[in-house]
Amino acid sequence: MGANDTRMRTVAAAYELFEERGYDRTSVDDIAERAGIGRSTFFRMFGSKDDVIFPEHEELLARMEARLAGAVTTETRHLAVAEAARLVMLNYLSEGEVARARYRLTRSVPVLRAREIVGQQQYTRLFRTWIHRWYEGSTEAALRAELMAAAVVTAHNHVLRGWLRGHTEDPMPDFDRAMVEVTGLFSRDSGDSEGATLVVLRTPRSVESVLPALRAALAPEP
Amino acid sequence: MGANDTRMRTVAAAYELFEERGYDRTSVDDIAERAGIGRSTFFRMFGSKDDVIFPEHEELLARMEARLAGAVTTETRHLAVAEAARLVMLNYLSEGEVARARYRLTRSVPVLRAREIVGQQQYTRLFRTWIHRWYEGSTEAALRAELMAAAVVTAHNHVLRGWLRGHTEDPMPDFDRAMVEVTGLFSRDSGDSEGATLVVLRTPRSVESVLPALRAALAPEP
DNA sequence: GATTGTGTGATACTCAGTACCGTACTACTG
DNA sequence: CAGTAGTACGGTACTGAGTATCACACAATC
Repeated sequence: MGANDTRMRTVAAAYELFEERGYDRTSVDDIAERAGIGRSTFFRMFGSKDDVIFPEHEELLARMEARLAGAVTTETRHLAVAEAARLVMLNYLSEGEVARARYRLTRSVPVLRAREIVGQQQYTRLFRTWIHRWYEGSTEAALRAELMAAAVVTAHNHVLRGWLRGHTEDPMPDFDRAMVEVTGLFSRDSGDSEGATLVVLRTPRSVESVLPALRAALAPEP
Repeated sequence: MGANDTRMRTVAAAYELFEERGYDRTSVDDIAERAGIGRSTFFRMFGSKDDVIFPEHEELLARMEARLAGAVTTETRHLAVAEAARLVMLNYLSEGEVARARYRLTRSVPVLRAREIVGQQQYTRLFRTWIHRWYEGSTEAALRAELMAAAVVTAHNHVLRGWLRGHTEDPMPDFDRAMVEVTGLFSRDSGDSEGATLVVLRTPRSVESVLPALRAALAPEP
């Protein structure tokens, strides 16, 4: 049996026991026993009891950073932010029912909730760093970067939560709308649109309410 | 000696020891010994080792809620949000050097950082609940409420951090500016201008690539 | 075939947190 | 004043997470 096999078996055992008896009523010994490994091995593999639940997202953070670093022009940056957030979203979706099981646990166990929030803080921090790097020079840049980073993660979480709770099965359209909403919040006065013919339509919506989506749609594809 | 006296003495002993040896190298027994109380009494008073550091902010949350509940008209609501956040800020300032000592600890000890973030989450949650209550009806209201709540707390934290790190001694002007920035973000296009004409600029993007976002933007608001 | 490295399990330890019990001190009541 | 109920405190013992250490099995290498 491969090392990866025992790892997966341990994680499965942990989820089973947590759902059966609850997190607090499950000891590491219980998990190790059901997984057929020693207690030492458990802590060697996961470091702590919480870590059985939470996946290593170092690799995900790296992919996000790569996406953010790839955005060079001013126009592509908002798109890059949205797509970096999309990476997180898709990562959850790929976990499927496991992500939902973890969500149920984090709702009821304070320790796990704290742990999850800390993880999300890492996403926010990553966004903040890059956005701040882009906009440095302006005085309020630090605050604006922080606000935008928080907004992106908040919007992401909002849509994600809908899916985790089972309110929707295909959250990506909602996700796109949410990203449009967010980027719209921060993307006024970026002018400089050149070359412009256009189509005129009638709509009951106000220009203002449509603008953010329009800007996002017209941003050059990467 | 009053019960409040021993409590304060215990907190002082804890801060001393944490600064002397670090959080992890200080046991509850050490704190209890220096404070001249029994270990049982410590847990009876604080519940956990973390709780010596973090003040009860139930009362603060209650005051914030009272302020938010007092805002009835649409115009005063943004002001109420800013002032509720101001309550938190002033609360930190009133702690003075204690708040800064706690900040130094939370920077270096992951457990304490997690605990602090969870506390801030409560502020965000409170804001979200009230803002959502105000704007309910629109579909995007939930998202907007969450975004605004996150923005307020983020801006608050941004300014607070500057003070905690000693970058400034009087952060309130910065705080006010930050609140203006935040409320400004969310206070455009509340008008119901209906049936606006839509202008589309010429673009290198294909119509097809733009269509989905356009449909989303023009979908009638429920 | 001896050696070195690596993953594993067992044991023992520290410390946070809980439960329980005896005791001292206080307040109320006759 | 004597007796009693309530309460805050300290002490002891226990569970369980996390760490450190050691011995052993099994592989690869020369």
